[in-house]
Amino acid sequence: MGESSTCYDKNEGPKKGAWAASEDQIVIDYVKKHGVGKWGKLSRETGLKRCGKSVRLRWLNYLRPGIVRGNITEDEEELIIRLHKLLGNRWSLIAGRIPGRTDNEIKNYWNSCLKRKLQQQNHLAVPRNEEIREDLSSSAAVAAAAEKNPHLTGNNVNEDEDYHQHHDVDFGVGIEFEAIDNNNGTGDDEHLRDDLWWNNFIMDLNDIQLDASEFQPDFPEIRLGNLW
DNA sequence: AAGGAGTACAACCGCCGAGAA
DNA sequence: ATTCTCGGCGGTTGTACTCCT
Repeated sequence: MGESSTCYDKNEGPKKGAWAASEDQIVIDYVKKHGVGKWGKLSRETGLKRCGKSVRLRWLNYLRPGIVRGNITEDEEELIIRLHKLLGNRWSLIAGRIPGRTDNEIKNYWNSCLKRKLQQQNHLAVPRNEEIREDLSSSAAVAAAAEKNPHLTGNNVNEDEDYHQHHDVDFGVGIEFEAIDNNNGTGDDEHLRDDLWWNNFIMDLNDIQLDASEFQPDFPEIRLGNLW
């Protein structure tokens, strides 16, 4: 929207393409000082010729401490499949349950590897994500679960990210982020609450949709009962 | 060695919702 | 109440890399 026209020199337009190490360093230094968020402000104040969205993406997917790079493990893969079965293409939620992995990475992995892999394994059509999502969003199961667990609304993603950030600090990887730590000091409690609502959500889904065979036709080997 | 096909991943785009002005 | 800005998300594209012929 409007943002893209406000955060860089209108004569030149935003810089696009691969990021240089010097640009990364600018972002890292700024976040060290001021914390995350305010990406447009970051661009303006540092003279970075990137739009705020681009800066944010770079931070979340690449620069953020605690990011696990490299091959997805078998455990992670299994978890992704199960979570995708449950949540559809809600990559940020899925990523929120896999420490160190980003939504972009999981999305890419799904689109490039898992789709094909599962297709080959099952000799079935590619999962119809839209249908899965529709099932989830329209079902009484999700409505009830979401009511009990408000984390599932749009704002939850933010809370998940907060969780992530605290988690990252806990990992002790990379830089210390005073600005983030200062935002709130309840990391452990948040973590516990986060796990609690998630467990409740899973239980709610399982309770309500025991007859929901609609969740299973694509991958017969995956059953909700096998979750966790 | 060359080049075409397939794959993996980084980055961009468009839309949406929240909050501020 | 309306408009604008910003952050966040999922979908899509671009490109570098690898493999195969």
